[in-house]
Amino acid sequence: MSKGAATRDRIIERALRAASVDGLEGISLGKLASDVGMSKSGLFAHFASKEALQIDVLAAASDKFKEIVVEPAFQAARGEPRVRSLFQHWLKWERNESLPGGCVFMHAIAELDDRPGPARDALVDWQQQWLDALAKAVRISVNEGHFRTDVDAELFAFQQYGLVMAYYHARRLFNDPRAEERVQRAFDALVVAARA
Amino acid sequence: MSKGAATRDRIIERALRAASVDGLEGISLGKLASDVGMSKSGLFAHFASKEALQIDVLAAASDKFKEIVVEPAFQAARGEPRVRSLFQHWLKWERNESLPGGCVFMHAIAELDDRPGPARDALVDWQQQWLDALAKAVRISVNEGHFRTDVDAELFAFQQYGLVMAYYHARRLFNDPRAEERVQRAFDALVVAARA
DNA sequence: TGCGTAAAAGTACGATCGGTCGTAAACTGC
DNA sequence: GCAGTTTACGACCGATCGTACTTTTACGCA
Repeated sequence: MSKGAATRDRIIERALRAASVDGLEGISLGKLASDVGMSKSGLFAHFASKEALQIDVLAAASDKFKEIVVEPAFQAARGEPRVRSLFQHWLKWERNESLPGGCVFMHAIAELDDRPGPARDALVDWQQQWLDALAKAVRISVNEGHFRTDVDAELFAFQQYGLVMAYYHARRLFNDPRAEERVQRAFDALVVAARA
Repeated sequence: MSKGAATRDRIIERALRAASVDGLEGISLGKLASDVGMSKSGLFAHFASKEALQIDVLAAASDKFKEIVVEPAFQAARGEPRVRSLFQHWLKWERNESLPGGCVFMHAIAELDDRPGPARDALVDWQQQWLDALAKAVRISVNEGHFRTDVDAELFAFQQYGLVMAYYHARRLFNDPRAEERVQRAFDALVVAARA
């Protein structure tokens, strides 16, 4: 890897941490530059615009999500074990040490849902891919005979999405020590209700 | 109402709309002043600081939530009807015409969950009150004999919270036309599972 | 009608914002 | 080791940020 690419990666890594705390808009080029220990202009030379940097940060978050959540979870056996594994790995995501402010997608969704543009488009695309992967794992569970044939895979993914968000909020906003137990019980109820 | 108080209300109303789209940090005093048709300094004279304005905006949002969601929903009969009514009114909240960018609390939670201070404290307080109200309605349903005695009221509120958030996201981010149907089916499953 | 107060405007501040430019230093391939 | 390119820097741009202080305008009441 060239020196420039390495610096760029360092910048984006830092920017991802910042975005996890303060959101994509909360990234300031000046602050970011001093964080990584370089001049603002030197930093800015790596990006066409702040918006381009934000999109790169989202892409880096998406890569990290695949690495930390999707790929390990897919090691689990097809069917219900994989559905459960996807959920468990997803819960761990916002606790990742490189995301001190929690799930960066939560911030990004709140910021971008009303702001059309390439950043929003990319975000919607990645989130949709994830929802599709969740639904597909449910459909496999049906095909494997683990889940009933009348289980609505998209509805299951929708419910799962809600539980994870409620969990994130319970942890980060309320510091609720029972959040973990609650989300586990709620998800278990979902799985049990889907079983053949 | 004095002229000053009326102006203040106009400002906060506008600021609430802005916060619904761009978040509390996204409110700019200059932009807000030109929106309400007055000078920045004239506007600023009504508030001790921007943070104070943000807290006033959150308080106004809380008042509006009580007016639009809580009070109408509590007209429903005790027990399951009220639980259902709370949910239905909650769904309508982010569609309210005074919140063009959706639920202002969603934005505020993402922004404030890592930023200690009076604004965060007030937000946590209001959200906790709401969760408590939801749980209390469930407990009443148990006492009325509508729900089983082993129903966990806090867990029910947790699940309900998740469904509403999934619904908001499905609508605002994905523009999913099936969001309404899905959230209704998911909530119905929750209620049916809780029935005596 | 006039006076005192409340409300709004005016002006200015230091800081920071995203972004540009010319140039120097550092790296890379020959 | 030199040439050419990549990388980073410092200075600077106009705009806007939140906030302070002073002055003018508008209102309410006697």
